[in-house]
Amino acid sequence: MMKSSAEQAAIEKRLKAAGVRPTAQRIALARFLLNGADHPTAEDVKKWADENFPKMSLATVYNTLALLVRAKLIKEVKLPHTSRVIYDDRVSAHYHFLDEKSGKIYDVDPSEVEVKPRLKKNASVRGVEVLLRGRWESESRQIRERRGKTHVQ
Amino acid sequence: MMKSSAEQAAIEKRLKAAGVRPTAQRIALARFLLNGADHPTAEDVKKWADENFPKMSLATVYNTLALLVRAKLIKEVKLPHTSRVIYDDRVSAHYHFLDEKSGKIYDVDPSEVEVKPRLKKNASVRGVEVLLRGRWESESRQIRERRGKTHVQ
DNA sequence: TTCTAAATTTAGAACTATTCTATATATGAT
DNA sequence: ATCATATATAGAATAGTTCTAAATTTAGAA
Ligand SMILES: [Mn+2]
Ligand SMILES: [Mn+2]
Ligand SMILES: [Zn+2]
Ligand SMILES: [Zn+2]
Repeated sequence: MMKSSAEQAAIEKRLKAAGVRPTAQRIALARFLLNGADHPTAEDVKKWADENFPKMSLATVYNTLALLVRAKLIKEVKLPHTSRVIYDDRVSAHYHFLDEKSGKIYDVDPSEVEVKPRLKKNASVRGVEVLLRGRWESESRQIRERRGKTHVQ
Repeated sequence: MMKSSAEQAAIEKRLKAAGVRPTAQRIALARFLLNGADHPTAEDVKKWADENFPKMSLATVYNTLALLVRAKLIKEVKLPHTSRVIYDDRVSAHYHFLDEKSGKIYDVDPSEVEVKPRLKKNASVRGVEVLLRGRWESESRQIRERRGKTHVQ
C-alpha cells in the first residue's frame, strides 16, 4: 500500500504534468478518481467528497471532472442503462460489460472482443463502442441448484 | 405508394394485434413512427405532431411512445452522443452507425459486424450493443480534392 | 339515445442531471 | 502587502423526461 503523502505527491505530479494546477480540491478528487474509484458518477464523487473533503461544492465536483476530462486524465463514458455520466480512469479505448444483476460496470480490453465490421455500405469506421450485458460472476453451483428445484430437507 | 386510408387501416390492425387501442392520436403517431420516421427523438415526434395533428399534447407523445415500446412496436435506443432517447421501428436486435459529420444514425444488421467475445473472465454474455462511428457516405473525389489542395483556376 | 365507468388526453408541475452565472475566496508573482 | 488572475462556491437556469390531477373521450350497458 502506497503511503498517503507519497500518493498525494504522485498525484500532484500527474496533475502538473497534465497542465492542471493542483489545488487542494483537485488533489483530493484526483486521488479518488485515479486510485480507487470504479466508474463513479458525479453523484458518487460528490458523496465521496462530502465524506472526505467537507464543504466542497457540487460545482467544483463538476468543474474538476470536466477539467480532468479535458486534461485526458479521465474519460467520460455514457452507457444506455442510466442517464448519469460515469467517469473512467482508464483513458485508452476499451469496452464495457454491464452486470445486469448488480448494475456494476467492468472494463473489457479490446483484445478480448473481436469486432470486424464488414459493412455492405462503403463507409469509413473511425471508432467502435461495445457494451456487453450479462452476468459477470457466473452463478455458483449452490445458487443454481437452489433456483432449479425445491429444496427438500 | 400505399393509399393513405389503406395504410391507416393496416396501422390500426397492427395496433389492435399488439393490444393497443387505436385512438386517433395513436394511429397518427404510429403511422409516423412505423412508416417514415427515421430514429426520431421525442422532440422530432412532437414537431411532426404539431404539423400533422395539431393540439396533441407533449404528454400524449411521451405516453404513446412508452405504450408502443411496451407493445414492442418500437424500441428505445440510447446512444452516447446525445442525451435524447431515439425511437426505432426496427425492433429486432441490431447495431447502429453514427455519421459524425451529419449526426445521422444508420441501422447496421448484426450480420454485418462480426462480434466475438473471448473474455478472460468466465462471464455469461446475454447481449451486445455496438455503435460504429465514422463517415457513412464516403467523401466524393471532388470534395477530397478540394480539401487536399488549394484550387488553382 | 342517454348513462356510466374506464381509458385516454391534457396542461402544467415536478423531477433529475447537468451547466451557467455571479460573487467570494485563494493563489502567487511582483 | 498589493494586485491580477485563477479557482471555488451557492444558487439559478436549463434540458429532457415523468408525474399529477383534472377534463375529455370512448365503449358498452341500460
Ligand atoms: Mn484505477
Ligand atoms: Mn420504417
Ligand atoms: Zn472503463
Ligand atoms: Zn435502429
